[in-house]
Amino acid sequence: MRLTRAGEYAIRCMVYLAHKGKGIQVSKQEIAERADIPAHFLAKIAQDLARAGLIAIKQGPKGGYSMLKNPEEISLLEVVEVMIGEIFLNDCVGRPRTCKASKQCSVHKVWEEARAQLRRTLGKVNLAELSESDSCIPVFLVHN
Amino acid sequence: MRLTRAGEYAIRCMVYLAHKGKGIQVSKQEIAERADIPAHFLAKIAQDLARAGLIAIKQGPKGGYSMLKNPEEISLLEVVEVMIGEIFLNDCVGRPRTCKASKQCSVHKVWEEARAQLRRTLGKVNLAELSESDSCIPVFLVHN
DNA sequence: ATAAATAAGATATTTAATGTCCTATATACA
DNA sequence: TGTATATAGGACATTAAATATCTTATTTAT
Repeated sequence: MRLTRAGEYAIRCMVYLAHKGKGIQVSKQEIAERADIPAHFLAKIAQDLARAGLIAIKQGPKGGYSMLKNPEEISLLEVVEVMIGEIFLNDCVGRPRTCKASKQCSVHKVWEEARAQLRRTLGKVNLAELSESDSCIPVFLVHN
Repeated sequence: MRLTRAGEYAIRCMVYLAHKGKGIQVSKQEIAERADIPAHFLAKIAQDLARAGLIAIKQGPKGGYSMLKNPEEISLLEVVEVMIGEIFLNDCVGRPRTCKASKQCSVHKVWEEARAQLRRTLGKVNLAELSESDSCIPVFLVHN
């Protein structure tokens, strides 16, 4: 597992949208500026988030992005895994074929456990909680 | 955090040595073959392990590697962190400078917690346990 | 002294992430 | 219905890191 920059950006984008609320549309530009994400890169990330059913994208003038679910219904894990795929801590667990002995391997078991634990921790947190308290996004409690 | 191939190899190498026992010297070639590690790559990895005080390296004919501590005294976490540095799950936590709001950020807190949990899990397991039961290394319970 | 075994550093090779650019498409509004 | 605006989607460039290999140097047993 490695949270890529794309992953961090996706979280920021979703936290920003969550703060606005379900169904509230926000322009790409606004998100890019306020959440400090390169605009072109955000476009990519948004496409992934849309494909995963987390946000809706509207084209044209007054276009933008909006959350499709309630922030409570989206976990941090969900956002992360949309961007980087299912979380694994090592190849051995992620691609069992590369490891001959994974079935009985004691090392393997530890990584499996660690992985499950990590996914549980990230799965317990939802976007509502994250957007209520302070977050990475610099003061976005501004009227507009 | 991403367990690199070098990390996986280091674990295999250490588990192999642990199985032999503290102070028992094994040639690089033997380890490379039995633990399925590219020999040249193993040399690099061994240098890191030696620098960290985990193994001793002996040059010359009848040279090789040996464990400097009892297997019980070395945790999986220790081996991993020698190879990939202190474990972090994301940039934000690893390099706080890149994130302005890390102090009060709610997302940051989750990653911190997840990180601590992961390190605890890996820290609880030692090489003795790992080498006693079956592991990644294909049947090395062979006399020589 | 010689041969064997590893050290250390330089240098490919590969892979992935990151970021940018260009053309296409959708849509609000005049 | 046409035009301007905003995003889509794919191609491409750049950077960075991991992985692996090769060459020369050093150590040491005999």
